[in-house]
Amino acid sequence: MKNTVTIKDVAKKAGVSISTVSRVINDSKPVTDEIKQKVLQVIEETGYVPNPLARSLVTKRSQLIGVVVPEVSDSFVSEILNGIEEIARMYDYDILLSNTYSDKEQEMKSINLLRAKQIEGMVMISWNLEEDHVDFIKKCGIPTTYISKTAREFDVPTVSVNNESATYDMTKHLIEKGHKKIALVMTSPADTALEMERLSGYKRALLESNIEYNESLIRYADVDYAKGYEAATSILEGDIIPDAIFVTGDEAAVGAINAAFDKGYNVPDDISVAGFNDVKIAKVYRPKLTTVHQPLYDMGAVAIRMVIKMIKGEEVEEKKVELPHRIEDRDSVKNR
Amino acid sequence: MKNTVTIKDVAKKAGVSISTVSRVINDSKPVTDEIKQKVLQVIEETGYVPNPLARSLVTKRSQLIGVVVPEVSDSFVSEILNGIEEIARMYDYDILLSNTYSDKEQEMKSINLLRAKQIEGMVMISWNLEEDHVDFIKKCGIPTTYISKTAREFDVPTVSVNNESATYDMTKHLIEKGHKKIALVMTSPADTALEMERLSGYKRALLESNIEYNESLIRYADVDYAKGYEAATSILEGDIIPDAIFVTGDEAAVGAINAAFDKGYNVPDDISVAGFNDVKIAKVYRPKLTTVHQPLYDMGAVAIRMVIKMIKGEEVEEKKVELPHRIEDRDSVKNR
DNA sequence: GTGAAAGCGCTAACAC
DNA sequence: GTGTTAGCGCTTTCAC
Repeated sequence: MKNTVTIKDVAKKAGVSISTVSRVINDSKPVTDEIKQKVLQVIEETGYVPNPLARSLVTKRSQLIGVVVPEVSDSFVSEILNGIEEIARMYDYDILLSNTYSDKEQEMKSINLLRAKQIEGMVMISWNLEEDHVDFIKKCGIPTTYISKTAREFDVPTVSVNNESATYDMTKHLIEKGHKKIALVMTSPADTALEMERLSGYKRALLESNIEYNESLIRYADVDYAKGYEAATSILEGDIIPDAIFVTGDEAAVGAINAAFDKGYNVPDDISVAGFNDVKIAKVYRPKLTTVHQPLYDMGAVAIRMVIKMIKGEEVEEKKVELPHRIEDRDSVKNR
Repeated sequence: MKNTVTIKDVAKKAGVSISTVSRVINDSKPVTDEIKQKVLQVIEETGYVPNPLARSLVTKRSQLIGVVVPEVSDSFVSEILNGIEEIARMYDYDILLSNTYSDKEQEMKSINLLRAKQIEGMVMISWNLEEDHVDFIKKCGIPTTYISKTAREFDVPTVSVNNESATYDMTKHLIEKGHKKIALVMTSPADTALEMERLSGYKRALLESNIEYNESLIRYADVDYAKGYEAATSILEGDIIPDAIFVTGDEAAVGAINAAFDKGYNVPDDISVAGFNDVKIAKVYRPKLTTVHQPLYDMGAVAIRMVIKMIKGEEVEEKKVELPHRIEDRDSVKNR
């Protein structure tokens, strides 16, 4: 460590006590203006920067927030991360990042590691949050906001869009565009609250338009490209060929588009495909993906704000924050 | 902070001095096995975790490494980040992340902020590294490895692929596939060492096959999709319509593919398009992108290893590390 | 309004 | 092999 100039050096050089210097840099107690200026000047001259380690040790505040993610290179994650990082920095917090590769044991390890590092709060992004995680985090007493497909099941602060109505909206959109046989590919396991919400939105839209619900048009896959490809292939090998496939994830939706192509169907001419999330690839892929836009950056921003609020001991009135979504109508869905 | 159990508590409960506890947890000096077991047991019981803040304060080692990036949500960056994160964790280092959005002032700020946080080392990822950055970082005395398109110009540790030969290889590959009019879209400014290297590789391949170099087939763009689209459009509006466009970035290459489509050319039937980097979209886009594969994860891993080496005071023998690249032959380039 | 002194949790001489 | 002690750089009573 290069930065060898300490509060002592400043005090000595300014001819005051270290307490006075401390008061100046923290603005914690009144200091005579003259002395204040002198100290400030010495700080300027020496390039003194307070050592946050020492400060944290006594104040018990590390100014560190842990962020646990499945994988930074997932664009859903990294776009949220942008929001987290920027707002955290605004509030003088730094981010300690931990990849888990969606491995539960690694998630537990990450939490523990971050806790050891004295983080004051945490944002937990996980595809499959389980009760164990939540219990453990609660026991640790770390103020945490969750962004997880399954977090809504637990009594913890979360931020998300309203999945029921988002799915409803897109299904409705598809119906309005003249689709009648709409396949639904979910990107998480069947038994989670999230998928129940989404399924419910889907069914509600169908019901409203008197379209019969057909279970053979439903698949449970995963978020990635390959799983979307698989699921769509399986649907296209079934008895009923849909006129639209709604995949609740963009990368998986791109997989579905490719699966359709490979089965000899043109998207959107033969079959429409819709996605969910509106990550970067949705805007770039051809055909450009019609999808449910989620405000990813804002979700990160809101999540970190909630954490900071909790750290400060303020009560967060609304624990389940729902941000607005919208249908982003692009080229992968066609009027029929 | 919940974790109220300190080394003192452990010492008292185990009936030993705090130094003994310290010795046990750090394995720094021999301790009688019996006592050691006792201490370990108490640690287990109490769930004691050493406070790294306090430790860092005395050892002067923060176990923190700063990573400055243009933007986490860029897939080139985030794939490198995966490597950095995983290896850092292996060596018990944590990552302090800072987004700069490629803004020079913000880059300086980030460096300063990280320095204040007592980082021991740094990985600097920047599209346009300038002398100012390098000088400043050197002056701070923070061991740093650079991953930057322009870092090779400076006398600092860098990790990259051999851009001259990578560009040569791809150009050669294109020629072997029967292409004669190969446009080149660069993804950084003309005056950087990187682009000179790439251009040289391109020219070398051309020369070897007695193909005349034609400046009107060269463009300088930027890494993003839109800039690739623009550059390709401009080429296709020129006098000479190429049979291949080689774009030194995948996202920009995808932009070029779309530009070709929009101009009525089919890729790869009418025009081939090749990329550079092999990020996720290259594997997923249709046509799948023929591109130069860079070992992104490994680049991150090597970079962080170099930093850790420097922190430990070991001399890094090779300052300019070059990792192997390869041509990933997919579907956007066709035999002619 | 200012300084002296205690102490945050820990490591590392230094004695024994 | 073990305990005592002096700090690391800072904030925060507590006197003055």
